Amino acid sequence: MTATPSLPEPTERELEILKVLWEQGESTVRQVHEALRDRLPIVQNTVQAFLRTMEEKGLVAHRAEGRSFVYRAVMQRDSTAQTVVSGVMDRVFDGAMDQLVQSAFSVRRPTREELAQLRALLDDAESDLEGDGSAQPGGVA
Amino acid sequence: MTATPSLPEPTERELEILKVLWEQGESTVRQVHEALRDRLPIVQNTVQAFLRTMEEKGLVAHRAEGRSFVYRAVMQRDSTAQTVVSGVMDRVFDGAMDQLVQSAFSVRRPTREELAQLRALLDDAESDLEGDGSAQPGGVA
DNA sequence: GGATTACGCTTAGTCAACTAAGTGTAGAAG
DNA sequence: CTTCTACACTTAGTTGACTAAGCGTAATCC
Repeated sequence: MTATPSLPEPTERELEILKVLWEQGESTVRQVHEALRDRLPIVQNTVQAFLRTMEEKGLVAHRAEGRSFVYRAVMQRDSTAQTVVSGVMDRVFDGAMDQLVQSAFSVRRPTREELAQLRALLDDAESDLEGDGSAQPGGVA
Repeated sequence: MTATPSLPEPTERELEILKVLWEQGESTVRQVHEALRDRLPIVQNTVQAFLRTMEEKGLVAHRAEGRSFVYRAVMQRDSTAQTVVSGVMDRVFDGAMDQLVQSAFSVRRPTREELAQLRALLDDAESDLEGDGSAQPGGVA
């Protein structure tokens, strides 16, 4: 049950910072900034301020290493994605998942590879249903 | 391709108001407020202010009827949903649609009906692909 | 030891979202 | 004609997202 603590949805900038932490793993403020400034015009102090408020929100945590703080994401990419998608599904589609997927499809036609991926997902979900009551999220990569 | 004018993503409140207009069709400020106050604590003036700024953004339009303004949504539900989903797909998943769908699935296991809906969507998308140049060997089904 | 540097922290500013109180006007009611 | 009422419009306040300048401290360099 992992007791998902239902962290807040990250804002756009927070998400950019989380992406860096997911890609690079634990990082100092400097390291986050170096990765970020390639995509965004932002100074290191701003990154530092974000990390501090993100820690208040529970999105990241840090440990001290020498004089520097080493930050890490608290939630993994998957969980964060779920939080955001869940929010959109509720706010826009009143919980209707098929409508969300349909919208995704009208935004951009899926490629052949994506289609294959999606078929696999559906097969997975279907066998879960056939498996009856006991839901087992044993998704295989 | 209808030349989508790419309106801004509506905020949460704006979305609530759009939902009312989609459900009820053209509505006066009063009518929108009456529908909205069941779900939200909000006064009519606030609704009116929203509709005005939404008109500035191009999200709604109005015509005068007597002393009242009758508002209507400019974009239909589908188009608005696309705008929002497209934004999430870019910001969170860097455009990877299958990852978005995967997230949706982990939020809540799809029902049998949703699965059927989704299969139909996939079949549709697949026949679209066969229409274009790149041919493809035996179906996955 | 004084200067430099590398940190984290504090303060503060702008902008957008959201909310509501108050103002002005014109038709309806008496 | 005066009062009431319904409406749109103006103003303004709070909050959060985002940004950066500036301060204090401690290690490091000459």
